[in-house]
Amino acid sequence: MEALATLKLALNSNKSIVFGAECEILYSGRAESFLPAGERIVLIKQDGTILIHQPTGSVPINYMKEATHKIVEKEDVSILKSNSGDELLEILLLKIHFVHSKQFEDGAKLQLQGSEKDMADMIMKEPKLIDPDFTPVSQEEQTKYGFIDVLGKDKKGNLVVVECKRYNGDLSAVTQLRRYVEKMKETLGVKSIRGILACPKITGNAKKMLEDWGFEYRQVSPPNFMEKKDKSQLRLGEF
Amino acid sequence: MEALATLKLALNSNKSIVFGAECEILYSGRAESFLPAGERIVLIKQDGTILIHQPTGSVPINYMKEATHKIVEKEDVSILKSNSGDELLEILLLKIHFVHSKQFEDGAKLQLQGSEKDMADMIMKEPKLIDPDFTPVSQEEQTKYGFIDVLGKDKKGNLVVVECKRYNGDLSAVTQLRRYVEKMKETLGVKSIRGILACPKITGNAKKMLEDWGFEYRQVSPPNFMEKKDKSQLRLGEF
DNA sequence: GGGGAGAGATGCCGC
DNA sequence: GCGGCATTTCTCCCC
Repeated sequence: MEALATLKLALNSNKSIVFGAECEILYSGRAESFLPAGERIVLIKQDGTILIHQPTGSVPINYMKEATHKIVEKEDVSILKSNSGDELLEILLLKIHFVHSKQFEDGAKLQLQGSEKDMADMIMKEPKLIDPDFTPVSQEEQTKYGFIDVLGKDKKGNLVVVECKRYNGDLSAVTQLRRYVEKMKETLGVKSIRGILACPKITGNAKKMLEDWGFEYRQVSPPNFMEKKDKSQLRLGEF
Repeated sequence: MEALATLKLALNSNKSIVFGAECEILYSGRAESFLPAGERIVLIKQDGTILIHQPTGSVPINYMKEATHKIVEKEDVSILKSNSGDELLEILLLKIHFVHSKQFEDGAKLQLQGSEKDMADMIMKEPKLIDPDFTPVSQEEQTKYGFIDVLGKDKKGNLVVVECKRYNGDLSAVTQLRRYVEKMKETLGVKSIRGILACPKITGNAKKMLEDWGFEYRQVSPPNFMEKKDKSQLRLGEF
């Protein structure tokens, strides 16, 4: 079987491998799974990471990080066995449609804008987004209080805890804010600390819980320097 | 350029495509990103989903779900432009190393065991895992109280709320449990409701917060029927 | 379609 | 290593 020989050879090299195959897949590790026969794309990277993709959907149906791989042949079928720690993955190869391997060179890192951290940066520079009388004091306060996005105070001298969310504010965001405020109250022995949730939108239940606890909502969106441009005009190289 | 022609042809078919290319990538949508030149593997699936993988790591560096794609040629370079809703992705193709396309057939669904739901099922069948005097009443209670994994009562007639986590119990798990218990107390007008967090292990801070709130921890692991077997003996077809 | 929560989550950063 | 938390989270389920 030509394809199988190619695959074996590639597994003993330092190349990335991609192949198409009809296969059955078994996984045992943090959980256990079985995937009946079907045609999939398998990607094995240079660090041993293996990803199996079905022909639709964005998430791999099976995967393993930094594993070791070997082909085991029994009777008339071949099995690709992958191991990593206590986890194992077995791909029963029913038919290999193609195999391609190559050593890839890529040291580039993604430059991303619009994260929650960027929101906090923006608020530090433009405190009026939170309140006209808000003065930020510190960012990423990672002491015993937890990881507070932005900590500040208002004109009355009250401490203000700001939690940022880049998308929807939900119940979990409110309990997170509540945890920070309670912990600070307890640790500092202060009774009145304001809590503010800053996000582009918020669910109804989250808003209610926020208000029940005396916290506040501010509509703030993550910075997105191209958002006002016509995206059809976007060109590579403008970054 | 042979490879580019092959790619164009494949984009007009209903095939999955995988190709290797040196490229620069720009994304604008929910956030914005730029990835400088490097060699990557690009996967375009039959539903239009596109994934770009660097040669290491398990997560795609750029991606888009169910997008439409076209090749735009300007001067001496070609750009693969992908669109989905308000999002866009541009891949500047500096060099295409290989292209492979094929229509894949796969209707199989993953059969998975050991989820949080399986933990709840197990507790329903074996309540003594929680407490000798625990009697489960209902599962997945998704009414006004929230989505409670297992609801039951003890011999004294107290309501007991059980929250399961398949891995580590953390602060967020405790606040989730707290939210359910508080909501039930408020809705039912009952003062004493027990809250139990069931998970294989728990962080120190989570344990402390749990105890501060009068809740309890039970060490329970998700069911894993093969876990006691010697995994090296594992064979496909045993599922 | 929104809301809520799990995931074999993964990845990052800090201690 | 653990802990805490964001993620272009993604996915599923239920209302």
